[in-house]
This record gives sequence, structure tokens and C-alpha cells, in this order.
Amino acid sequence: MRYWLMKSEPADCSIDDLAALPGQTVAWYGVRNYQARNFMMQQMTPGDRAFFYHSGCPQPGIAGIATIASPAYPDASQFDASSRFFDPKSLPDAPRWFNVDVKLVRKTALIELAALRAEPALANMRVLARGNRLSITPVDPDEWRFILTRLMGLDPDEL
DNA sequence: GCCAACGTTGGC
DNA sequence: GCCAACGTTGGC
Repeated sequence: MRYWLMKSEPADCSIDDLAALPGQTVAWYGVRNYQARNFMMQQMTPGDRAFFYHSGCPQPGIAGIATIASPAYPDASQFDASSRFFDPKSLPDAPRWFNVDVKLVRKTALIELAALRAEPALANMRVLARGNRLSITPVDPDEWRFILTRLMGLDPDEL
């Protein structure tokens, strides 16, 4: 099992929005970066765990825990001319963009970006790296465990 | 609103 | 294949 951090703008889909959706599941559409896409296509497996991260908002940080609920499949928004994610270069026979489904495990207390940066144990976290703009980043198992146990007060084995 | 960082595009 | 221009991300 792998661990991930996935960014969402709460104005688009917040942790509370996810909690209110049918099945508490959302298609992670709109990824238009090849590295992030390749993570979904090549490395994600249903059952993987992810931090649900709020970005582009007054209080950026980890807002909850989710699980990968499907394999990667073509992102419908790339074919939708009315979508801001429409990609005229993508053909139905050869889709460029894929997404997975993400399902809520639980909302947590917000772990703010500043709190993550303050932890020496997390100094190498990919999402904290200088210049990082990826909306999906891998999380090391040690980092995952540290955040759950030390910052959230949760038992990783129960999630 | 600013701006650093970085990915993508497209002419050559 | 190079690289300048441009667009986007996202914290502050």
C-alpha cells in the first residue's frame, strides 16, 4: 500500500463537500500535469491512503484522510467542451488524462502547512519541497505514520 | 495582488 | 533539440 497527498481547492471541493457526496466519493478530475497523472495511472492502487489537502485558501493544510477507490480511468472532463478542463487535443480513442476515484475515510483536525513545516521529521516531505507545484505527491510511510500518530493523535492501524 | 517556480508550447 | 514566451500554481 502506498500513501499520497492530494491537493484540492476547498472552493472546488472541500473535505466537507466530499463528506456530503453520495458514497463520500469523488472523481479526482482535472489533473492536467503528466507527473501527477502518471502517479494515478502507474502507481496508485485501490486501497492506497491519501491525505486530503486544502490549497489555495486562507488556511492551507491537511484536512482529512481518504482512500483510493478505483483504478485510473479516462477523465470525462477532457471531452467536455463546456468544462474548464476541456482538452481539444485529447481524442476519445486516445485519452490524455485520467483520474481515480477518491473516497473519504475521515475528516481530521486541520494540520496547517505551517505545522507541517515546523516538524523536522517532515523536512523531506515532497509537498514541502521548494518549488513543488504537483497536486499529487507521494508520502513516505514514516511521514504518514508520524502525521497520524504525532499530529493527529490517530492510530494508523485503525485506518 | 505579488511573485517565485516550474511546466508547456511552438517557432526555429 | 533548443529556448523564449507564456500560463499556472499556490503561499504569502
